[in-house]
Amino acid sequence: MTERTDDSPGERPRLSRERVLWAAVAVADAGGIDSLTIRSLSQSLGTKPMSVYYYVANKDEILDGIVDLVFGEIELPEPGGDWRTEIRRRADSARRVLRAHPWAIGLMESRTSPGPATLRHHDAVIATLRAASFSQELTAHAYAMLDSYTYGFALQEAGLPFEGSDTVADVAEPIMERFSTGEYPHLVEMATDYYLRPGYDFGDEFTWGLDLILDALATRATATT
Amino acid sequence: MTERTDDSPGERPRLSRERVLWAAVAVADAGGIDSLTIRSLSQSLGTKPMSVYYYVANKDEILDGIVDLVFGEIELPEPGGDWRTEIRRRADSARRVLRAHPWAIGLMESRTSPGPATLRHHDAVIATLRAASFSQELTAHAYAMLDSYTYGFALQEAGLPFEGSDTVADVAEPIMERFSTGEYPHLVEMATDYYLRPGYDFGDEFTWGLDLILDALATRATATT
DNA sequence: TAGCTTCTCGTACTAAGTACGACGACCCGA
DNA sequence: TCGGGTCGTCGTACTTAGTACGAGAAGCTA
Repeated sequence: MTERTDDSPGERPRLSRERVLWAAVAVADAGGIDSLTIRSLSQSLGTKPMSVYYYVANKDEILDGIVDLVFGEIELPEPGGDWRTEIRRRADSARRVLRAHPWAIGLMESRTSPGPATLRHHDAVIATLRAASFSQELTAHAYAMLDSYTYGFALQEAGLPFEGSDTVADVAEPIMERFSTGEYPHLVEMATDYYLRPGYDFGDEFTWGLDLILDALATRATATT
Repeated sequence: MTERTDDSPGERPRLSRERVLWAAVAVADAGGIDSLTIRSLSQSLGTKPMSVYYYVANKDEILDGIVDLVFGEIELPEPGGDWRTEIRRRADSARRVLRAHPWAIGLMESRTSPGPATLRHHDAVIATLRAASFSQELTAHAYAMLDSYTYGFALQEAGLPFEGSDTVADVAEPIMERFSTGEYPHLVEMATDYYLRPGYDFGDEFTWGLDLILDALATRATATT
């Protein structure tokens, strides 16, 4: 029986906190965090605005929730494995995930209460370093550093004015022209000579920096052990 | 003559784009970025909402503007000086500035068009590295890295759930109790043994990591020269 | 089947961004 | 001095967004 006068395509399997939050992620991915409104969210779910309030207390809770979902997508390192391999894997994964959900980076700043996925994540990284016999002190240093680098890199990538498919050159050329006024000479030089070269990919910088950090940490680690 | 029926204290010197933007910074500093509304802004200026629209096209322009003002507060390195000294000075300055205006970090992600202060800043850093005879390639690596680290660190600091005066311990204790459930054992261990020690200051981690990066860059630089 | 719980949503209020155009203040040349 | 601009300020009002409140449908249990 179950008469359903449903105008949205397909069925409407019943709401749940999970479904609400994942839908919110999808909306933010598609149109940016500003496009995520209670109304747009409910529409993407095929329901009405007030329905989502049965599952979340308010919009802030949604924001906290989706940040934690994103963190949950990052691969955890496995304590006990080779620490460089594990740490690099999780750093690469973090960057990939944050590039897929760039809005999450900006949210991290304002949301100060970490969710379970976030905590689990921290725990795994610490465990991996400690298992590799990093001292507590070195673990703290290393962790702060790796996270700073990773998030900061993602932040910069998110700030770049172009999307995946475009190359740097396509977008930068017209911008460069605007200030060929002679201000910023070094910036312009670097841009034309280096960043705008055919094969340049800013993303590659990530690996370079990560290697540098890992090398340096390895040195410190063996020095202490 | 100039009859003024002014109800706000003091005078009202006349608006200007500058005054509007600095007032916006002040409002955001005081109450967070969410508290910055056209209405709160105009009130802090002693005027009415629509008055600010004579100086800015819309709110987004305000956001772009204040991010650039914040960037303008960061000390520029001086090309020609000792590169380590200069780069460290600007990194320290950047962190200080971003700690004073934590809302700016989250905004960086969404605002993709850099303002003049931001561009001037980039130019100065590149100039400093190049003057120290870093190759273009190494300059690109170093810059991406230093910025990632600096912004990422600021991002993490901003995410910490306490303000300047409190110590980590004050705020962390009650949180820790919530999950003494045995999940996150390594995290809890690190927290109690290390982060919650009396003198611990997360900010000190910045120096440690920065030194590590600078050392490593110095090695790479001399290897190439 | 009565009554209770679970879930959905209609209505409506508040806050915020901002379009439009009125209006006073000042400014200039005649 | 006066008449017509231009500049700066703001009143009004419309739109979009978050969400309080409570009605009522849907399903569950005894």
